[in-house]
Amino acid sequence: MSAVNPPPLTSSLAFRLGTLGTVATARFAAAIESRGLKPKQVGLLAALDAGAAASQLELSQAMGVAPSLVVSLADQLEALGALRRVRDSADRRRQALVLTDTGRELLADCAALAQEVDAGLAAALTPAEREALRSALGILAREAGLPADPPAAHS
Amino acid sequence: MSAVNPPPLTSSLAFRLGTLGTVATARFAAAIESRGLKPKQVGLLAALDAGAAASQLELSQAMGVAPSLVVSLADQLEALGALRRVRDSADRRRQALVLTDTGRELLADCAALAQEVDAGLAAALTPAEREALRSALGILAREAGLPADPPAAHS
DNA sequence: TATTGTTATACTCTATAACTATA
DNA sequence: TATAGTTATAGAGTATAACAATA
Repeated sequence: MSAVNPPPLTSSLAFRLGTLGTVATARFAAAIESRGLKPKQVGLLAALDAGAAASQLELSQAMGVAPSLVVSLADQLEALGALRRVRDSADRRRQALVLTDTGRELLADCAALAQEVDAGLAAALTPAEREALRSALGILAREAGLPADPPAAHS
Repeated sequence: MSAVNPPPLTSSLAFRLGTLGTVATARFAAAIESRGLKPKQVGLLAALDAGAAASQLELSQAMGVAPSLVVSLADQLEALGALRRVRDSADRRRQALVLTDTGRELLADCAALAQEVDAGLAAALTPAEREALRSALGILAREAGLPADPPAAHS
């Protein structure tokens, strides 16, 4: 064999994460559909729960989406009773988004459904492989500035 | 601490793969932009190279997208000179998509760019962690029926 | 004048459905 | 009549840009 047979694109991290991300999101979307939720909405709830941001603008930055998208996501979640908008009395331009009890329940519900999706995705992995995967993805997420695990024990 | 503080949604495999997939795809898209390519087009080239399918219809199934999307992706790639359409002489309804030399060069180019993206993504991982991650993702991809690594050595 | 949130608009992506040609 | 590919159309999702309220 001569030169470096370059590693195939399909086994690159970027490609694998991209394709598996699509699959994972599709399965998660199917799982939460019965709750009337979509992945982006759950992402907003999770970011709120993680204390990632208070105002809508900060939230849009934390999620890496346009501010206008946060508005419509918040509209939908407010209609579901999952969160409330609270005006900042100090700076009345700002709206804080706060989870309601319903929102926390929905989020816990989605977390349980995610566990089921996880089980299906990782069925072929040994416990050790599963843990190594979880750990590595956690590091990547932190490095990429994505909503990390909630600070510590909350509640 | 009382009951099972349920594992947070943000650390689930489904959520992590989804968000990291978005990040990875965005970075990869930025990297290949100068070649006039988008991730889905590269995905088609990779599927072809992996010998995943011959006809356009089979390809659409292998990629999990609508047949009409394969048509437009193939149109664009044909315009770039990356592939040719060849009529099946036995069944003249079928079109085989075959990579050109240009297509193979583009693909190799993208693979190299993906390596750079990978380096950025995995910068915080030790070599052992990196390998464990690659291995686990490979298993997940195979399990999910995604375009796996090319069969063996091809050239 | 600058900033937060909102609304209006437009663009990209992708799927569904109708159509053509071969079988 | 059924199937491979194509075209036409429509929908979802998201961003950009204009606007309103507050600072």
